[in-house]
Amino acid sequence: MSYTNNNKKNKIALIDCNSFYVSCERLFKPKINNKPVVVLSNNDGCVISRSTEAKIIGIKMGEPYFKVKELVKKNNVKIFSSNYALYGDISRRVMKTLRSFSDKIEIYSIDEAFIDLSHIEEKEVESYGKEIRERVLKWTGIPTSVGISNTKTLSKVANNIAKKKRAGVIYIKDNIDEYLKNFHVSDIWGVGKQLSKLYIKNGIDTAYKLKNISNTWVKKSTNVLGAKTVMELRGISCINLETQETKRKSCCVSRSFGKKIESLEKLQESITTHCLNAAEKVRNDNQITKSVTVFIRTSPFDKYRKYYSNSITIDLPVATSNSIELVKTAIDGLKKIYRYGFFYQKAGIILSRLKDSSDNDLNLLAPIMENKSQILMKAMDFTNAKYGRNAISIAQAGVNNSWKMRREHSSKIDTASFDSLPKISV
DNA sequence: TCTGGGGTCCTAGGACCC
DNA sequence: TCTGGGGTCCTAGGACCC
Repeated sequence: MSYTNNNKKNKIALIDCNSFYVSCERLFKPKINNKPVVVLSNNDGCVISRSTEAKIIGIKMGEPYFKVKELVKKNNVKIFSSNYALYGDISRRVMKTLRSFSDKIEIYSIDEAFIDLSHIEEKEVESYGKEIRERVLKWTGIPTSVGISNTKTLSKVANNIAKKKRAGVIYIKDNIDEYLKNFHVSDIWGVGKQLSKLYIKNGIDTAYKLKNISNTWVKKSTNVLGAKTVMELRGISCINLETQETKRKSCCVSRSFGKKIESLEKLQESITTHCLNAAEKVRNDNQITKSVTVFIRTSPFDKYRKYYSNSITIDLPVATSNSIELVKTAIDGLKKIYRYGFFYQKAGIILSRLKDSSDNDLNLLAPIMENKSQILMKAMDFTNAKYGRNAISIAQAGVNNSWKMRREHSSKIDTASFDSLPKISV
């Protein structure tokens, strides 16, 4: 079998925001523009975004905060707790700007999007990439890097190189192999820890070597995704641009606790809170769920205490998005998996097998029941949207929750609230 | 003392059926 | 006492992503 490369003309750009969360915080504090800055995960647990200066100091991605505290102090690194409401808002503005270039866009994550540039003249491609960067910076204040090539995987490679070289835009076309020879196999999109191990064990340590591996070997040693990656490195497009926005298939809300908890009562409070939030998200998308999973666990890092982790999934007789029903189901589940005598570190809920509320099962009772509860849920969502999340809750969620997460470095910026917008003096 | 959260897809293997 | 073969569907868990 021979492959004909009919994608030669495909051009895909990957636009990726530089140190996105850090860049968002900088929008409101220009003073920290050339200073080392990091943003921490929920609970101030790990480092999840670093400015270039922070990277140079040696702060690694994903590292627990307490391990880098010394480094932070010594180098006067500015620390922020994460503020997802803010990042989500800025992200929407970035994506809107990108849409002004093309409708053929796939929003891949909060800070990344693929755009189809196949219609752009060969000689114009690079300057077009520069224009994208400039417009996003001008309209939103967020710096980006742009990688362009024939396939999504190759544009990921190009983007990675653009970031490393701080080149702004990298367009990989004829000189692909030269780039791939210097590209480590573990940096390829779709090659994680396990695949890296396998490839390196077999002497494949660069993207160039992976590109030239035999089809039979990849198919035998990995799975279809592994094979697709190899094809994409060869410039043959296998992973399509998903321009259609699809609704989520599952919805998970979970948190680590600010401090470990032991009692069923406190676990019930947290599960109730998470369940209410998940149900609200699902209703927001006009979806209903058929399945509720509850999970709890102790800390996997605690060397001195026994580890316990468990989950339970309960199928509902009729799909629903009714908070009260879902909370009841979740609490029933929690009681089944709770064990006394453990110090719990995290709890969460997953609503799965989601579907559109319009295509509910043919259940004769459901329409009437749903109608009543829909009115109640709508009133609840409306009030919470107006007066803040959890303005209306249910008693089980508790008040003054001692298990709430830590956020000691919050910038407290909310772009929806006018007062916190930056003041400009002319 | 302190180690995030939210997704998707794939596969092996069990259950079940004829 | 002997005890096939092939198909589908479902699920838990793993791997990967940001």
